[in-house]
Amino acid sequence: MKNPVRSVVSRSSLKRLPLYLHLLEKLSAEGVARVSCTYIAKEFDFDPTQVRKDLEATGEVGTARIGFRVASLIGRVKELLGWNDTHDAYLVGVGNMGKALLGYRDFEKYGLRIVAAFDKDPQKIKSHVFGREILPMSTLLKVASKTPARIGIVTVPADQAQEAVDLLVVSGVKAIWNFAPAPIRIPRGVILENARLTRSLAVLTNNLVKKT
Amino acid sequence: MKNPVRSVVSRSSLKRLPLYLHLLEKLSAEGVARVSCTYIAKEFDFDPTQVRKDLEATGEVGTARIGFRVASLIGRVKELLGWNDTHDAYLVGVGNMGKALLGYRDFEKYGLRIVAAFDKDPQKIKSHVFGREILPMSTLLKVASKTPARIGIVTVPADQAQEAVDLLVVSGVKAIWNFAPAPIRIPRGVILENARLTRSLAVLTNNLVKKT
DNA sequence: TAGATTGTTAATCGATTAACAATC
DNA sequence: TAGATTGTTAATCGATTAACAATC
Repeated sequence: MKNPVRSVVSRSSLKRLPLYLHLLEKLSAEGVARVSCTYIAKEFDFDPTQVRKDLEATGEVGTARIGFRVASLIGRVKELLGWNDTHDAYLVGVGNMGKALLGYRDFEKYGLRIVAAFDKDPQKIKSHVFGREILPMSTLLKVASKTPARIGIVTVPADQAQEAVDLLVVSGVKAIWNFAPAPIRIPRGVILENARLTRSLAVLTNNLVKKT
Repeated sequence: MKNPVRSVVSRSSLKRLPLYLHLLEKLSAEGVARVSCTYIAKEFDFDPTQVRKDLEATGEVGTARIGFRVASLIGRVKELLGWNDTHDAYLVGVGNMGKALLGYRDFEKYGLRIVAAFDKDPQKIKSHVFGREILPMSTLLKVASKTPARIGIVTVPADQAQEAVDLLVVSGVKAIWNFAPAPIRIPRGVILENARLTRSLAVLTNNLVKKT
């Protein structure tokens, strides 16, 4: 039982970690000090070994028969996810999804801070959404030179996505969080992560018709 | 090159299909009649064999040297996804995400029709969001007896998610589309599909801090 | 001590990628 | 015909699950 200090985390593990974190924080709020992989696994109906592997990636070491220290585990998970740091982000496209993200207060917990929101539509510009002013796209580079950000959130329609991404890349963002169902090209070195609702909807509706 | 009429589609394939569909519809609008896997693969930077396997699942048969008929492929993909049918849905929780989904006009293309929206908050009840009246949670079962729906969309806070799911299950929905970062229990036979933003955010922020 | 849980290795499973004959 | 593309089988890769000794 030595500390492996693993730097390799699988993508699948990363996706499960926020779920664990949420549970751990609930437990912490309830005053629970220790938790076992078995318990976590039962909560989510996962395989206990899988949970153990996922937690192993955090570098936290458990104690046989007892489990892991909740407080310390929370810190490790957050560290691994990068949620202890604050990541400044621009949001491009203040449609329905853009508005929802602007209003999502929990992002703060995940280290995500939207520092500016942009739109092409003159109707939306200068309006305020959740206390934030919507700026014209044409000012993005100027804003970026004053208030740099590392993440670009893309919530424009599919046919404008590449254009928005290109502008964000020029502005110097290091990662794109894309919500548009379009193929996106990015230069080497920039991170692209897609968050499309249609993916899980596809699985759901397929399952639904398959059963009928 | 015979038609296999495969009923097995992998989860991973299903998630990619909406992306292909979007491209196919763009091509169709541009008047393109035929498309090859090679072309689709290049667009998305996927492996051509992977695209071929994905398309094979639709049952559509291509022609060597030429490719697939766009129009016919669109139909097959939609059929496989279940997007030719209309799936009625209830939405529970009219917060930011709930509002965004209510306003998302593209769902119609995916066969998803939100027939009623519910919330616990008396302040929100009777208000209108995108022309739709917000109903009190307590009326859900009554509404369900008049206007049944097969999908329940859960956009409430994590600590209310299970409660919302239970109510939806009692109302008779066959599938839950869950946006809350909480462990959800459902009875056998009900489909659960999670659509949590934190999953892809976790991958993104981890990549970001790993690079620094 | 007894037994639950950890850490870790090995086996299994599923998805991706490589290879290639068939074909238009 | 020549060569691009399909359909399909085999090899590889990665993630999940099983098995089990170490340990508290």
